[in-house]
Amino acid sequence: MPKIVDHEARRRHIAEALLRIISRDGLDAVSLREVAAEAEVSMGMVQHYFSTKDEMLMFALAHLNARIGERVARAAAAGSPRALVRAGLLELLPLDEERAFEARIGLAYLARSVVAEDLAALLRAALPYVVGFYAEQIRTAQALGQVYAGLDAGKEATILFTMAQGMVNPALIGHLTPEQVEAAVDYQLDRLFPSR
Amino acid sequence: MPKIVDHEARRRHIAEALLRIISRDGLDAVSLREVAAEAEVSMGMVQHYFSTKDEMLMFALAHLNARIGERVARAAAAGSPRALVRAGLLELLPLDEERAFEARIGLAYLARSVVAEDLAALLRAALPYVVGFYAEQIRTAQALGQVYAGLDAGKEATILFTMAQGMVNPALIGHLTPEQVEAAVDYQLDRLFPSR
DNA sequence: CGTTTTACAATGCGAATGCATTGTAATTCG
DNA sequence: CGAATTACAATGCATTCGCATTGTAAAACG
Repeated sequence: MPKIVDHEARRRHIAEALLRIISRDGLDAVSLREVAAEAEVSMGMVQHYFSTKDEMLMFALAHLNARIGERVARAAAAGSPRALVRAGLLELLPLDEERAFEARIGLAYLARSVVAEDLAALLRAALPYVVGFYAEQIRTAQALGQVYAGLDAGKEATILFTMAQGMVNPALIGHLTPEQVEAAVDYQLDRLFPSR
Repeated sequence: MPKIVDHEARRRHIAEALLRIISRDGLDAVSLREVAAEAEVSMGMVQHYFSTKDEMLMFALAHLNARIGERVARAAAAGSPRALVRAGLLELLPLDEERAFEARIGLAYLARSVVAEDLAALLRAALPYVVGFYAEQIRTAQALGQVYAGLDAGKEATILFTMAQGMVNPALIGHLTPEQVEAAVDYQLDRLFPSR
């Protein structure tokens, strides 16, 4: 067998270049040649590690999700249910350059999921877990008396999540400042967790 | 001068074909040839009425906005501030085939606005009016004693709007049913307008 | 040492793209 | 009636695309 190469590392290297292109210029700007140039490798190498463009896009999405997942897990280390929910929501919002980088990519895939059934299936599978996490925290808070027991944890979770998702574009195009985004999140959270 | 032709009618005819393509197959599927085929006209005719593809995309967006605007205006005919806000929100959500058709297109343009500055500028200009409409209704309701005066109308409006926007994709891919979408909207509205 | 296998690099290719160009029929105006 | 203008239709063209093919160097293995 030939040269010693870390296969997965190469794939990640290429995937990161791909993500940079999506974040900077959108999904439309992705071509094998562009990816090769951005990754500073040959086009043949890109083809060597990904048999089709679609596979590459899927791998890059999984790679991104892993990255975000790690960050969320780290942010979710600290504290109360409210802090956990807040941290989880803010990780999805473009409040700094790192999160904006990811939010742009996420929105691109999100839009494509409307016409790409494989992406839609992925989302449908993942969403229950994401929203479920928020719902669970709210139920915990209800058990602790931090949230009024009469509230519908599932609906509250859905509202929080969709609100955050809906703020992504307005924040990215500059209609909402990071401060306004954070203030709106906290405003809704204050209502849910009246103790503060 | 030659043949009598309703210039604007032709442009609308082509734009509607364009919107159908976007809604069915996404923005990527739009090509001059596809549009011509969908509109059942020659490609030369498409070029005759739109000097560039970009101009066509912009015109189609304006056409769509006009359509939605009309529907919103019609829906906003009836009633209380709460009914107005509710109607305005529901018009943006894919609760039936007509609105789903439009929501798919809206999401496609929304995603592109992240990397297309002209679209972003359009959105930045339009958003204050849309969100402002909700805020205004909430302030009216506050004056009427239907909404607690201590609430921040601007933030409430932002939350309602972003929540609705954030539900578009989950609804389109089937994660949220139309019933769940409507229930979540009413749930948040119930909190805002406690009288019911 | 030679064979096999992996890791690329380079090039080729048909299809599709946006746009430009050219041609033509029809209608109005002087 | 002739000239000009408009409304198309048809085709050409350079570019870009994803992917296939081919070639080559290097390393492990018998």
